[in-house]
Amino acid sequence: MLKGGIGIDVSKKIQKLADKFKVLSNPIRISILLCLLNGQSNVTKIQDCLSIPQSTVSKHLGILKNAGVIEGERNGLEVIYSIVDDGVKNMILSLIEE
Amino acid sequence: MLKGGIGIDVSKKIQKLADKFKVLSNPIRISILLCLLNGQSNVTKIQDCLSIPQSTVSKHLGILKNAGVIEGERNGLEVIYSIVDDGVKNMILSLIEE
DNA sequence: GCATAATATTGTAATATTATAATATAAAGA
DNA sequence: TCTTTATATTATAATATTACAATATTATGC
Repeated sequence: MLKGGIGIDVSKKIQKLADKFKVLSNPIRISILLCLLNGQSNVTKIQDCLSIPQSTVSKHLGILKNAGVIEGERNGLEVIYSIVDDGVKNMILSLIEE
Repeated sequence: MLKGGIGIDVSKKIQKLADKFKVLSNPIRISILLCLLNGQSNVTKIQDCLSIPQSTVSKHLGILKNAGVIEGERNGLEVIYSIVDDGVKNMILSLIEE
């Protein structure tokens, strides 16, 4: 794939870009980011916001975290998540307004 | 999904946003868009640019077209494609620079 | 009509993503 | 240590996406 005209480092960059879009290509993950737009939140609050099973929320939080979009900090029993990728934050913000 | 705190029209909007990201979440499709950033191009040129089978290129062109990102105009034997979604165009442009 | 070139569609096997129940872990207090 | 609460991981079945060969379509010139 992309063997020809496009060099190896360019195609790596393209793959990274595609991966970033893939992380955002799921409505639950977008909803989670919308929950976090106004600030940080723990998992239970995010769950209440979305009304879906806990394991599903946790799975998607993991995907977002793994992609470097959000970060979680444990505070006793709860883990508080917040958006750390400003590029993604701004993209979601500007697109949701349209 | 999203039964609770988030209303029906909001969740439709979120789904649309996710769909838009999904279209962009593939390296071949991003490469095609990069080929088209500088202007319009026919399918053969895009193929040469990417060195992948014709049917694969055509498939992805169809997905991009179906999503309203590009449009194709037939000119005799060839079909000339160009980006018509300026939002996507600008997004790709700004992200590829990073 | 026939041949050829450019593009699109179809069929299919391989792979990836998804949702969620069940289970595991981590932290705190009694 | 036992219980409870909050969160994460695992297992799995359903569904979606992917690449691409084979085939079909569309347009042009003879």
